[in-house]
Amino acid sequence: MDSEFTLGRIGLKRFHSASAKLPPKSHHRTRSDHASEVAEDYVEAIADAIAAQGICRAMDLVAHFDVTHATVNNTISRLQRDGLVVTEPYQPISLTAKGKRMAAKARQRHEVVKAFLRWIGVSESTATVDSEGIEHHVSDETLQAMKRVMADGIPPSR
Amino acid sequence: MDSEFTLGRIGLKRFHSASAKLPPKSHHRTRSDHASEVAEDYVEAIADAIAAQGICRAMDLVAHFDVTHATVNNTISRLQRDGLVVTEPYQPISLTAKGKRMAAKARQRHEVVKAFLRWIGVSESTATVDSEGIEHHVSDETLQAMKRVMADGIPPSR
DNA sequence: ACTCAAAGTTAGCAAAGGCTAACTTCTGCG
DNA sequence: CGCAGAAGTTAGCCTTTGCTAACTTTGAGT
Repeated sequence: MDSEFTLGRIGLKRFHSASAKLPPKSHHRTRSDHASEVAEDYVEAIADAIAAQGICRAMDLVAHFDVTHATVNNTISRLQRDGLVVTEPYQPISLTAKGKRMAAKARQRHEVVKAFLRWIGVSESTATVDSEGIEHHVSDETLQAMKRVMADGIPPSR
Repeated sequence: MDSEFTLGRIGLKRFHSASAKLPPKSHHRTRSDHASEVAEDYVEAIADAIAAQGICRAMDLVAHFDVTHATVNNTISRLQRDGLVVTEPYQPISLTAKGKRMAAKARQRHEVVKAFLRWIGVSESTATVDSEGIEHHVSDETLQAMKRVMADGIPPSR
């Protein structure tokens, strides 16, 4: 899974003769990944608002992200274009099935990361802030590892 | 002009009628933080190249980030504008004191995060990838917590 | 010494994600 | 009802970080 969320970023390697100094990153999330981070943050916030109030209005997102009307509108348009949300003029914002799936995943990730940070002794406020940044970069494997050590303690090996 | 009265984007919270649903994020790293993430990645890569080969050429960064010449040039120009690197046409790229400091910090963060991921049982390859994404979002407090638990184990209280 | 490919530069384009300013629509209340 | 202010929209601009294409400079090999 995760395949359904990938936008853009097709392979297209380029090779340059020179020797292998710095190993090519191969991750290169940079650009398009940043876009989906924003998408994740938005669908998560929309899901939260809907959970809390029944509906989500643009103003909720304005407050949440501390950006302007216009920016929210822009972003929502992109999300709609990408099939994550549905909204009509002057109507509340709702999530598509795809959007809901993404939101659920993001929320779960977020919760695990935050709980894990708390578990290693990070303060509530720092855990809140850091988990928001970190959640987008945590692979499934790492997420599982976090869950595992919280449940079972540190594996003795190592 | 108009500068002293621009209330654009200072505090100016707006609260919208309904109750406090979504807590305002207050972090909102989004844009400008993303720029410094790129800066960190670049200075780190430049420092690596210099450590490995003595000098860093644009092509090293092309290989490392898998972007084009032009993109590297662009980015390097910005870094130079921001006082992180120095370079003259057709000359290798070097770091300023500021750039070196940033690189050292980034590298240290990176190492701690990666070691920590390995410590909780994440595979080498995943730890490599994830730590690159995570490092930019880890606060000092969280970094200390990681170091602490690696040294002392999980604090019992909590 | 010349040539030619690799490395570097420059210019111009695009999309994301910000902004302000100016407009329209909606809504609550006097 | 009517209207002011809140919410939403639209247009236009900016920066970052990518790209391609076309150019120049450098330097290695014959």
